[in-house]
Amino acid sequence: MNRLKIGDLAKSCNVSIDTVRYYERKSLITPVSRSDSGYREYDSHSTQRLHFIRKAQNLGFTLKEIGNLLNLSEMPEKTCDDIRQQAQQKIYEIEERIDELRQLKAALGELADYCPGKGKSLDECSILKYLYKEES
Amino acid sequence: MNRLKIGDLAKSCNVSIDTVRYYERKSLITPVSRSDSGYREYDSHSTQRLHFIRKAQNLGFTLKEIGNLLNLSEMPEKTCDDIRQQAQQKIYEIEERIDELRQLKAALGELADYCPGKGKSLDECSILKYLYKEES
DNA sequence: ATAAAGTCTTGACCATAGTCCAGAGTCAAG
DNA sequence: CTTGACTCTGGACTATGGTCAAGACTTTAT
Repeated sequence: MNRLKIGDLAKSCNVSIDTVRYYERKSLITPVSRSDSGYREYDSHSTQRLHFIRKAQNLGFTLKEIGNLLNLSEMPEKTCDDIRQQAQQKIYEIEERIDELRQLKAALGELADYCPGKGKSLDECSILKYLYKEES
Repeated sequence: MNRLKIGDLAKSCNVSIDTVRYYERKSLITPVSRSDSGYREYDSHSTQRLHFIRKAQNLGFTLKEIGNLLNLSEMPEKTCDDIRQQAQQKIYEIEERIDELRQLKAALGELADYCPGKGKSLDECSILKYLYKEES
């Protein structure tokens, strides 16, 4: 049975107690019961769930998405494809973001290349010129 | 003299009036004066400044960084290098972020590749297994 | 003259992912 | 039995970049 109190659970996953309660507010994790005095009680399932949340976060999922994954993972009629689809969607989003960033980097790089540097006055700074310009 | 009211300024740069006032709270743009009735008054300088803010945002700078850039751009003793240095710093940050995202993508991709898919039950989902696992 | 449109200030609200605090109650050890 | 550690609730606060609303006032157009 091995009931854990919130502090034990938190420590086992290296998160703060506040974070566990925050996840509870977000419906990601619920105590299995409450003690007579109202203390939250958890079990090893909770530990797994909390690990799940942390690892999914590390993979770039938001808490909302993690909630979906957790729900999915508990619906017996769902299959691997449903989970994999979420992963693939996330991969797609990451790719899009990378593309955006690459474009930013290219634009910035071009500006920086044109900038004379070498103690030249700001009047000649191509970056400032670009930023102050109205067009484009 | 051509005084602009806040609505004119906002429209000229395609932002909302609220946004202009928000930038003012953030000390990014200040009306050149106030009318007798307290209306904010702007001029073409303000328009340039607002354009600056928008373009810099598009290049990935935060409002705080934009404030720095604007300040820099008004200090006569500064040179191109000071501005260029900011751009290069931002490029560096973007590169770091891209690297992070690439790692995420790789990790997710690997998980998704191992996932059997094809209607397999969730018990066999390598993604879920990974997420629920305690180690690593 | 009156209505519509614009502007003013103040302050609340959105998402995201937490953190921190006060004041009260509870539990375990010496 | 007391002290220290733990937990409870509720709400405030962080950063970022805004958005929206209420109620009052001003300006513009008809």
